[in-house]
This record gives sequence, C-alpha cells and structure tokens, in this order.
Amino acid sequence: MMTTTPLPAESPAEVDSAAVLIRRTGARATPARLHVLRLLRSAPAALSHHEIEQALGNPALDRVTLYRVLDWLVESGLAHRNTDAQRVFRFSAATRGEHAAHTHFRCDDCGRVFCLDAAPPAPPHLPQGFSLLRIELDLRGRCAECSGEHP
Amino acid sequence: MMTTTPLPAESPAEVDSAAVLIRRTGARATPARLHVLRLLRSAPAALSHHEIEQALGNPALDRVTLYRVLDWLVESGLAHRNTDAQRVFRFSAATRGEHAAHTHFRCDDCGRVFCLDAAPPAPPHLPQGFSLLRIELDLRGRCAECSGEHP
DNA sequence: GCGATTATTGCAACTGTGTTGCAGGTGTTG
DNA sequence: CAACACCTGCAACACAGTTGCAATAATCGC
Repeated sequence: MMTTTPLPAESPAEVDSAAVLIRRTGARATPARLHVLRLLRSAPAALSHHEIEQALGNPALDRVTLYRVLDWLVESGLAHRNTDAQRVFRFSAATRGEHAAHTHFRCDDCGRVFCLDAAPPAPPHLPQGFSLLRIELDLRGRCAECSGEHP
Repeated sequence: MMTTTPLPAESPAEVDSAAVLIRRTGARATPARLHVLRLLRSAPAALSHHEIEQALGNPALDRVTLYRVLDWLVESGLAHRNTDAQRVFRFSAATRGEHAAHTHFRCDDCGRVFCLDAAPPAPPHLPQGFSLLRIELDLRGRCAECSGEHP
C-alpha cells in the first residue's frame, strides 16, 4: 500500500477536507486520525468510543490509540466531547463556524445525542464571577427509534 | 438512640420534611437516607458520590450503601442524577413541583453543576417520532471559584 | 528517492467510579 | 415474641478511560 489510491468508500471532498483540517493544526495526518475524523463528520449523532471502534472494523485500531486520537481531536478543536446518561464519552465533529450555542436531543433510553440545528436560545444573566463560554440546550426524552421499540 | 432528639445541626423544618418525603414513598426512613437527602437539599450545587461521602464524615457510611441510597433517591424521584465533564455522577435534590425545564451552569474546570432558577427557554420543534420529556439549558464556562484560581 | 527525526502507535498494566452477590443486622408487623 | 422484609456492609467484580515505555512510520531535508 501507500500508492496514490484513495479509498473510494468516502466522498473525495470529505476525505480531502479531513486531511486538510488535520494538517492545518501542524500535526501528522495519520490513517487513524483521518478515518476517525471522517467518521465523525459523516455521523448523524455523537458516537461513543465503542461505536467508533465497531464502525472502523473491529481490529482496525488499538483501543488506546483511538482514545488518544479522540483526545487529540478534542484538544485541536476538531471534535467535541460530551458524556451521556450512561457516563460514557460521546464525540462529534466540530462544525466550521464553531457554535457557542447549540441544541441537542439526548435520548434517555439509548443515550445517543442528536444535533439539532435549532435556535440559540437565551441571553442569561449569571451569578457574579461566572464566565460563560458555551450555551447548550438539551432536549431530553426518547428518540424515534427507542419510542418505537419500547412502546 | 432513637429517642425524640433531633440533631440540631439542620433546621427542624428540613429534617422533618426529609423524613416525611422518604416515608411517603413507603420506604424506611433510615439514618443513611435521611442524612443524604438532607445534605442534598441543603447543597447549593449537585454533589458527587465522593463529595457526599466526605460531607457525611469519612467513615460514616459504606461506599456501596451510599451508592444504593443515591440510586434509591433517584428512583423515588427525590433526587436527580447527572454526569459531569469528568464522567462522574452528580446528585441534586428534586424540587417540589418537579421541573420539566431547568437551567444549569456547568463548570468546565471543576465539573460542578449549579442550579439556576432562570427561565424555561424554548418551544422547540422536534424531528418526527421524538418524544420530549425534559428541557435543560446548560450554560458552560467557569464558575466563580475556578475563574479566580486559574486566571 | 533515502535516511534521520520525532510524533504516533501498540501493548500491558493500572486507576477510579460504579455494580453485583451474599451474609448479617435492624426495624416492622402480626 | 417471632417471622419477615428491608437495609447495610464486605468482597469481588465490571467497565471506561489513563499512563509508561518500547517499536513504528509520517514528514522533512538532502
């Protein structure tokens, strides 16, 4: 391998932009980072470490390497990390303009997080001394899948 | 013990109402449950298992018993459980009228969660099939303490 | 292209939070 | 008072994530 044969599995645009984004941080664009970032960018919801491991094909990456790739993505600002109801980290690709305000739907059943494009809500007034960095509106309940499965 | 001597450390009203709340569920008002519920009700922010253990005086309660008391409080609807940024559970007393909408401030630094009384924000429109149970507005940044300590 | 440099990877062992099973204790009820 | 159920404590476990160190491979300069 290592010829100039890009995998056809992803759209060329995505492949390219993932690599560019990684290089722009000054770090190496390794297969591990590329695959993980592409996966996150194409995922409709935030993914757990375990889900990512599965999606990449089970023996593709070392457990620890994946953890480190994810840590690095978060540090570099290319991804976000949240903890779900089962106290498991979930990762999602950061969007270009970087949201200071965001809306999510969290399923209490399966723990998945769905990114809604919906509105940035309030202009809150904080207790003194508190500095605000992000606003997140969390809608909680059951996702469509879980509503159907457990009626 | 077990005479009619309430500990003077808490306000009589709180002591009483904690016991009443517990009895109302049909369960026993044991010292463990009383102490934990009183502590949660008097806490300004959500507490972790560890913090509660400390606050109760170190060798007061078995680790596992505390976990079980907390689980029971959550199941009974007397407390809420959230996970903080360090993927640690944090517990807070449920308020009487039970909030369907709530506002929190989460410190990205220390992970603590502060309950703001602030407004119930938006009337969102969800994708089809999703059922909404709670709305949470999460403000994230640094709390007063952490802003001061790490300037 | 070819090698040196050094970031990245993989392995193994570890940490910390939360959970489960079971025996013993404590309160409640008839 | 005795039986019963609930609660507690201990020990062992499970799981997600972390750390240290040696081996590997991506990038840079030639």
